[in-house]
Parts: sequence; structure tokens; C-alpha cells
Amino acid sequence: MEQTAEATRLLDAAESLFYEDGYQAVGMDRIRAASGLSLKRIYAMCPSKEALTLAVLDRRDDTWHAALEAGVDRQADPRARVLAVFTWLSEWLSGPGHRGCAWINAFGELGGTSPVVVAAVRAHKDRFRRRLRQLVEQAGGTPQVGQAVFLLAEGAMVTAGITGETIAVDQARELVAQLLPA
Amino acid sequence: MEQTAEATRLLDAAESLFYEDGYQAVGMDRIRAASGLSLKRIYAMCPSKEALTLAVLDRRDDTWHAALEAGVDRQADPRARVLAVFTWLSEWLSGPGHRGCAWINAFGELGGTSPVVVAAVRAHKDRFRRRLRQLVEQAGGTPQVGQAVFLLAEGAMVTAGITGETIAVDQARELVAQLLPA
DNA sequence: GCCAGGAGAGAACGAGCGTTCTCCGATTGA
DNA sequence: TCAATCGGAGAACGCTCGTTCTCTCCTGGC
Repeated sequence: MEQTAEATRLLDAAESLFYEDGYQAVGMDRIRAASGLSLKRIYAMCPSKEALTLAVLDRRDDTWHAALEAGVDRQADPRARVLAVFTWLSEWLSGPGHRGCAWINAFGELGGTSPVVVAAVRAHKDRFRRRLRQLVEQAGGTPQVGQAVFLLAEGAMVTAGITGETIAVDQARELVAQLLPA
Repeated sequence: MEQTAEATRLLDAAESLFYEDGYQAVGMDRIRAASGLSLKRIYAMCPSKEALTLAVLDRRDDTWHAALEAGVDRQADPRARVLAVFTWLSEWLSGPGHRGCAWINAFGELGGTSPVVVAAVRAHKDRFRRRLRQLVEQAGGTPQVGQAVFLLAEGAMVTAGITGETIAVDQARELVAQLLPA
């Protein structure tokens, strides 16, 4: 999908509706109404709902990782940069109506029926895991600690989504602080 | 729902179809075909699809925790009992066609639209967390370690579901072994 | 033997889905 | 000024959903 103003409106509308209510619960008509575009215009930009779903996940992967980097870059010390991941995660997940990790949720809903969505989710999680391992390595942690940090982050995200609170993320941050070398 | 042979057939069919393909992707007609019951019989036992969804989650909560206890009871030493949770999880998640934690997936799909499903997911996760904390306490671990074990378990389950492999669970087990007092 | 009653299966219903098609108005070139 | 072409809006289509209804058949009492 090209990067026009209309494409942005479409992706914005679809992204928030999909995130709030899920993919199958949101019809194309609601996306039409929320974006202010006509169905014909939408289908001219995007051949199907599944393609729109993938486009939403793809764009969100970029914005999500960009926001993560911005959070990390608030700190200079390598150890603090790892902890900053969790500080940022806590902020990211604390907005009203937040419902956890969009990719975990997408996998839960579409993982059994849509292989392309599964591939998108795996790609996102791989990217996150690699980045986390890199940050941990720069802070002097072993790959094993890197994997622990990743699993704690995943557990914290899924728990924050289900409970609606971000305490789990803060707890994970404390645990990571103990795992990293001083 | 009473515990008749037909109710069991219904719940068995619905549980495996829901788990494999998700809730909205499975129509009542597929459940009818898989269970061998007529629609009228199904609706005589269960007033709606949402009620069936909850009944499936409820029964699975019991069978899941019973299987967990059976896994834990293979060990007598308190420390080994905590590790046995992860050994059992790895087995539980290694079957063909496995797709991670049914409650996390249910939350991903229906969390935005069905408050009763959210409540069922929270109840299940609370129960698991309490049991885990208890086991960790009996092994001499602090509540903080108990929370770490819970977050690692959640992260491992969600990662195992997405990747289709159980390595993450085994890694989590190793990390827990390091966290627990010797 | 016959009629009343209940349970069976699956056709039917209204709604909503993703996607396409039709119609209408605007615009452009001579 | 007019005709031809293009693009937009949303009505329409075929399908599937969850749920209900109808019709049929079997059973049991007199």
C-alpha cells in the first residue's frame, strides 16, 4: 500500500478497531465509516480484508519498534537501556482501553486459520527478541539472560493485557534488574 | 450443563474445534457435525454459543489444573515440584496441532467484545498464579520469585504457541532452577 | 388399532459478512 | 455547449452465521 493520506486514514481506522474488538468482529463497513472512505476506495488500495490485516500489522511493527527505540534512547548506560524497555512497555500498555500485545492477540484469534498472520506474528516476535538480546549483550548479559528477559517481557505483556493493569510489567522490570550484571 | 454422555460429546467436539480454529471461525454446524448431535439437542443443553464457550473454558480449567497437579505429584521434593510444572507444560504443549494457551488465545479473540470470557480468563490465570506461588513458597522461594516463575511460565506458553516449539518452556525451566534456592 | 405426545433432524429465517456492481454527477476537451 | 469518460457512493449479491420452527416419526396407553 502506498503512503498516501488516504492510506494512512484507512490504516489508522483499521488498526484501532482491530485492536479494540478483534479482526473478525470488525466488519469492513465499520472501517469504512471510521476512515471516512468509500468501500470502492478501500478496495482500490487493498485487495482484501486479510491484506488489510497484514498491512496493519506490518505498519504497527515499524511504529512499535520505533517507539521502543525512542524509549531505549532516553538512556545512555547499557544497563539502563535494558530496563528502559520495561519502563517504556509499562507506559505503552497503560493507556485506556489497552488490551495487551496486538500480535499475541492476533495469533490467538487468527493463528489457527491464517498462516500469513502467523508468519507476521513470528516475524514481529523474532525482531523483538533479537533486539532484546542485543541490548542485554551490550549490558554484559549472557544470551541466556537475554532469553530470560524476552520471556519475562512476553509474560508481562500478556498478563498486563489480561488483567488490565501494568503491575506485571513493573515486576518484570525489577526481576530483570536483578538478572543483569551490576 | 449436566454431566451426561451427550454433554461430554458436545464439550469435547466444541473444545477441540475452538482450540484449533478459534471461536468465531467455528460455526455451530461444525460442532453439530463433530459431536453427532442435532442442533435442537445442543440448544436444549446450552442456550447459546457464548454459554457453550464458557462451558468449554470452565471444564478445561478443571481438566488443565488436574493434569497440572498430576504432573507436579510425580515429584515429592518441593523444589522438584516447581520444576515439574515446566516439565509438564512442555509435554502439554508438545502435541501436534498445539497452539499455546487456550485462555490467552480466547482473550486475544474475544477479550475486546465479551466481558464474561475476560472474567473466565482472569479466573483461570489467577488460579494458576496462586497455585504457582504456593508451590514456590513450599520450595522456600519468596513471593517475588513466585511472581517471576509465573511470568516466565506465561512468557514460555505464549512463545511456545507462536513458534510451535517448546524450547522456550525448557529454557524457562532452567531459569526457574536458577531462581529457586538450592 | 388408534390417537396423543414428544423428540428427532434439518430446513428456514433474519441478520451481517466480504466483495462487487450500478448508477450518477463532475470534469475535460473541442 | 455538449458529449464522453472517469471516479465516488452505497445498494446489491451471494454466502454463512446463530438461532428457531416445522414436520415427521416413533412410542405408549386404552
